[in-house]
Amino acid sequence: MDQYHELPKTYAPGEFEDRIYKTWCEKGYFTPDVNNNAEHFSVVIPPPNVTGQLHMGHALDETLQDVLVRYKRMQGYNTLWIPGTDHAGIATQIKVEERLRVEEGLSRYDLGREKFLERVWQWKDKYEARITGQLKKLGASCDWSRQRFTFDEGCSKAVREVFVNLYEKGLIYRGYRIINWCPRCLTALSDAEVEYKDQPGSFWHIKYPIKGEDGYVEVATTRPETMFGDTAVAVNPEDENMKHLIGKTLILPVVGREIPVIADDYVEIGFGTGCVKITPAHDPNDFMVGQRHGLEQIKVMNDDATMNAGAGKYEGMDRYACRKALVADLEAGGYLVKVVPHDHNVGVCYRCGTTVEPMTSDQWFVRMKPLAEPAIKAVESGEISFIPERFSKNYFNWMNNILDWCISRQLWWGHRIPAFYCDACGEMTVSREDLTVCPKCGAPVHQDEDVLDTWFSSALWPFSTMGWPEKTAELAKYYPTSVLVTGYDIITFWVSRMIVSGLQQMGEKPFGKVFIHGLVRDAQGRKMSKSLGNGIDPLEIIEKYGADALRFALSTGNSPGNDMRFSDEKMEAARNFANKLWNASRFVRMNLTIDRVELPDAQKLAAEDKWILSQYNKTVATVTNALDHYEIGVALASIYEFIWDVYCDWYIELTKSRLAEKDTEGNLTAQNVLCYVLTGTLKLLHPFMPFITEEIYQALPHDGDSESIVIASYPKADDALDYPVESEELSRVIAAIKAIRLRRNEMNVVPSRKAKVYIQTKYASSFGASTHPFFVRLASASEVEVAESFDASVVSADNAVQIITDSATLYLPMSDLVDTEKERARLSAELEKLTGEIDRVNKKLANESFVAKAPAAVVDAERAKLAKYTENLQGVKAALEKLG
RNA sequence: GGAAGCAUAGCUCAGUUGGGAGAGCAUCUGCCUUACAAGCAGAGGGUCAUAGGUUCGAGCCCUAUUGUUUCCACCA
Repeated sequence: MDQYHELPKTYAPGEFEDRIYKTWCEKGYFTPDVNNNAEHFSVVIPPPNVTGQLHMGHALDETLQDVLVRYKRMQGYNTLWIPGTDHAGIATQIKVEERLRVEEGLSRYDLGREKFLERVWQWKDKYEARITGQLKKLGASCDWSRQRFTFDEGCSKAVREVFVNLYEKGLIYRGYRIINWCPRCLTALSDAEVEYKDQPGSFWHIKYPIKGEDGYVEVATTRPETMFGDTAVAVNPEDENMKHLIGKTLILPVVGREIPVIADDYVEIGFGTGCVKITPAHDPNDFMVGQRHGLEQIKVMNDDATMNAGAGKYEGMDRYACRKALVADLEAGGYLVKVVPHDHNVGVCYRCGTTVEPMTSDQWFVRMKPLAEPAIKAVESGEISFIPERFSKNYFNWMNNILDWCISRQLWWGHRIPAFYCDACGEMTVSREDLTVCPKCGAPVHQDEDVLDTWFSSALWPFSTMGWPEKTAELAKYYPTSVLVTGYDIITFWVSRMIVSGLQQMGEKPFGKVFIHGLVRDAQGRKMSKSLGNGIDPLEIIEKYGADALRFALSTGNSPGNDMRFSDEKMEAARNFANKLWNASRFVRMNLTIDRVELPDAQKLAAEDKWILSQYNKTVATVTNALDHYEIGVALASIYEFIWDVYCDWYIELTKSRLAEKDTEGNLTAQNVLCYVLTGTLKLLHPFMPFITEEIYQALPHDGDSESIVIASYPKADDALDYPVESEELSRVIAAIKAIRLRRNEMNVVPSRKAKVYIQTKYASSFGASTHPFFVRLASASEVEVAESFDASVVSADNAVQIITDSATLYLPMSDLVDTEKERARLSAELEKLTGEIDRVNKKLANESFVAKAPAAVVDAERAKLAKYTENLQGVKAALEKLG
């Protein structure tokens, strides 16, 4: 045993986690050989943004991935987990700008594009390193030799290739469209980047006079300041009350401009005033109406949401200031009919929270409809499946209603759009290579100032990380990836777009399974957020409880797709479990004299050995089955129960008498079985708690097994380990022990007071003779001495406590504790309960349709229960008789 | 407006082909029993949101209702 280290008395994860991770990396366990022929299992990490550090949501995501990856690796798959980070265009740029403003009082324009980007790269280096460090702390078994970044050279090349590709196929176009504009970030946003928040607002009812008549029409608007951009008022052609207005001309109040009344069924009859002002340049619906009717688009705002010349005297005012001034003027002019309070949903920028202004502008778009079709089919056909399945509805909902994707952003941090403009001839060229001169006329060109939506590069992640567009060995071996693990919040942003680009560029799905998890919330169930200040730093938790405990807390007791709460109580429970395993292992280690572990032949095994092997085997089957179905929590719960409630509470206790023996075969057998089961259990647990399992594994004999648990083979269920007969016997003994404990507890017998127990049973083989080890164990576990044999003369009703179990009647002669009245009451209660049970089962079995239609196993189980209860009843009756 | 989730012990949550409800924490009782007091041995506590339905049998399947959360769309 000398070659294996001792386990320190206290579980101190901080002492070994870093050391172990370092060794794993040095040994290269996480770097697979691309030429290995084994079936592949590959995963790409959802790249965390380099905006900051990892939060609890990441910790959950990485833990789940690592569980799957380690499980598959141990099963012998050629396993690859590619790590990396996302440049996160708008989010990172905001962060860097913010720091620049606070620390140096500068804007990005003060620095200029090139200098500013240098700063962002510095930022990226810093936070990428921090994130990498956190992943390692967590134990993530990523292949660091293949780490990537969405904005690195290779990924940028892939982005460029895809852009040109789609452009050449007519799937990317440039157009003057209405988009969501963030006046704070000064960039376009895609539909997915706009969040809607309920805000109190008002409907302003305004009179628009009819030209050449005395009358007017009344329109209602939530944004009066857009009035300057009105180019029509629309009514529904079917609206009897309004159709007479069609074709008339109105005069815009304050402005004085003339606009027509048009007919369009976009206007809902009966809603509001029945007349809608149409502002094609500042409202998506109005934009479409405008297109149908060939209306002019008049932009009335600048990029920063101040009013432009189109707003006349209000030019230069902020949109809200203008609103106030305009409303006052309208009122003064008698145009304001009324103001009705109205809560409405306004779109805000998902990064800075500023109210988005719909505006027309020149942007790049991806034509999504044709691309979405195969992506929808891939999920419909089951080629790609969501776990849990219900999230595919989420996906279909988005994909079936997809609109063109605005991919240009007016930012600096990101992949520059590879379009080159020639001022001389007006030509635009989209090119894989950087151009300096126009291919047509030879004059100098300049590149589009805009960059691409950050999700454009994330969408390529499953293959850009493997070296695409080169034909690499990685792509051949590891694409498509096996499973994508991510939260439900980015199914539309990311998952759907990866499916689209995978199918489009690779001609093959990017992954077969999408494993969806929920959000990590705080102890009160609130979303963790910076503004609430309720975020919990995973590193602090690891510092306090250890990475294994954190991983345990995140993977236990929560089911796929559901949110979970995070609390200190959960962490303590997790740490306690680690501690329990540590101490049990320490106990086993202390008792070891053997150098190698071998499962003894069946005839050498004691009944409790066979029992624990059966229980272990059952656990292996449950765990592997659960993991194969992505039931992480179920798998872990069953390991937890086996370790604590079975191995520690019963098996270790049952071996103590043999361990106390010196150099006997029984002692050696116990050592071997203890060690065999413990090692196997460590392997089962390793994907969940990699550090502690490795540390203990290294302290136990593992000759002939792998040098590290990381590459040890995962246990397989094996019928040879099943001993149903002995399992049954043990359960009788356990039932007897529990019954004795219960009675003693009820009678307040202190543990130090031992008593003899006489056993009357027809299952002699289970309880055996007094020399049988069971007796010794029964005795030690329940603070009693077992009498050699049943002796009726010693045991009488008034001197012994009687305990009836399914398989035996036990007598504890403790005359001073026997209260005949109490005993009678207790036994009578038991009698009543049993009679009730028997009655119930009898009724059930008398039900013909139950016997006929229920499965045989269920019926048999009921019959077995009946037999048990009946037997029990006999015992209780006999006991009562003895009491007289 | 469309869709989905959740509703189970005091709290947080499991419960996977429908066969008499479980865990952790908390509470109560008794223990420093030589791996572990971050522990051990026990106990109490639930008409599984409500109302119907299917079935021999429903926490689980169907319908409706209530409460709650989320996603999508968005009516000026």
